Amino acid sequence: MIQIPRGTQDILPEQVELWHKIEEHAKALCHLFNYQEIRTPIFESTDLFQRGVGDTTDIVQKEMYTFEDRGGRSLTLRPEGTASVVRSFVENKRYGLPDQPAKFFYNGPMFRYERPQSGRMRQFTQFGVEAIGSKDPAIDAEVISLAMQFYQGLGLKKLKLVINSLGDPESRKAHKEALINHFKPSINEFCSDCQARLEKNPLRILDCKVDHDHPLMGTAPSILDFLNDESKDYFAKVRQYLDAMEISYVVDPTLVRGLDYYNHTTFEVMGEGFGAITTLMGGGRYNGLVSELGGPESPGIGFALSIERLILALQAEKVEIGQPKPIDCFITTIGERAKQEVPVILNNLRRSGISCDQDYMDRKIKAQFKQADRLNVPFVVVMGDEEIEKGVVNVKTMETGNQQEVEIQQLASYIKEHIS
RNA sequence: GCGGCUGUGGCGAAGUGGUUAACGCAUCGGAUUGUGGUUCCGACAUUCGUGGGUUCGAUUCCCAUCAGCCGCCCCA
Repeated sequence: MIQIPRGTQDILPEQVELWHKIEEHAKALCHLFNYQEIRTPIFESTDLFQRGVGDTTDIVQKEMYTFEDRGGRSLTLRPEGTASVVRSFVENKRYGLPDQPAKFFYNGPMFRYERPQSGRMRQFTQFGVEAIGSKDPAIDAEVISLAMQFYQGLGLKKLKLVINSLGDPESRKAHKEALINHFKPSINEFCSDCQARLEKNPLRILDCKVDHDHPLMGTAPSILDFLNDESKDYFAKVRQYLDAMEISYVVDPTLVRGLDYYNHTTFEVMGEGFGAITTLMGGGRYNGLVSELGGPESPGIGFALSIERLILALQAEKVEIGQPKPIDCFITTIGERAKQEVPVILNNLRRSGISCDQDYMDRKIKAQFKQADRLNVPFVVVMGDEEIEKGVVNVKTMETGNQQEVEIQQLASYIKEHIS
């Protein structure tokens, strides 16, 4: 048997309605906020992610699906969406349009070569939003509020919004150096993970589970003390907007996002109740990315969230949406004569817009009814020799058990009339 | 990339180095010559993730491999 590739999944018919609901919800919400859909390729030049996401990130160093095509080009299945959207923004010169900031959303598969576990797949689906061209703190708040409204609109309640500011690149760099200086003299007292983190991502040391109680943890320099006045002011304004919108959040100065391009506002939404992976959404501001990718100096902000993790969160909170739609009518038959009539009847019903089906498994009448019951069909049509003689069918309303003789020509209108 | 656990019919699940692999659910058929429930009866795995090895013999022991789950790293 050929198996599905590791870390991928089939979305089977029972689940697909839920996906549709989520996608429709996202689309409607983006319209409310005036974000427009953009679709970019599933694969891009490998360079795009190396430069956009950052050479030092785990994503680029060990998680990319990179391959060479027959023309010798190095291509990579996209591991995230922002780099592609920014590339498209630059390549299509959208910065020249009068319509600024450019507000995009996207929804589609992403690929990372990782060890799968629940909530972490090699192919997963991200819904994301990008607002490019404005450095107004109000748009930071808008993006965050969009994310929160997305989750809340689907019925999730146990959400925790965490925000932080990394400041501008200079603040971030100064803080990083301060952290290294803080930990370096005693780094051999820390776990091996932390020792590896020291140069690469010292902020990570702060939320290490192993060395949680080390005395240096409490005294470590906070990023918030390294923000210059402009960065401080910017962050304060973002928080003011959030407060005014009554969006509750926690400021966590240790919140780090894994991608190199972030600066100023970063944020994350956590869920609970489904294991080790609780990050539902991550996002932040990326003011240097557009120019890094060859565009004009142009600020941006966005988030991405995983539909798979959203579904886990919905399940953990027992939110029920997206039940499969039953068909309107099922036709059962007794005997060969009736059976031969059915295809034409089905066809006529379908032409009238009535969804319907019949038994194709040679089941006995009793089993045909069980099948209809399983399908949750409101109406079952019964046809046997008796009905054929009279040119009628019997229509049973399943909820009440009532049965009514109806002329074959009237069947479609009868069902339409009684469908509620 | 690292560590732990698991892999038996559509699903859940027992089991043992030896001629027929429990059971439950679901499914199909019958009791009920044309109707969804209940009850009763019957049918339903040349096969125990895959490939090797040990053995007279392996689903059971060993090795490899694949996959899933849990945790770490990291992330959505």
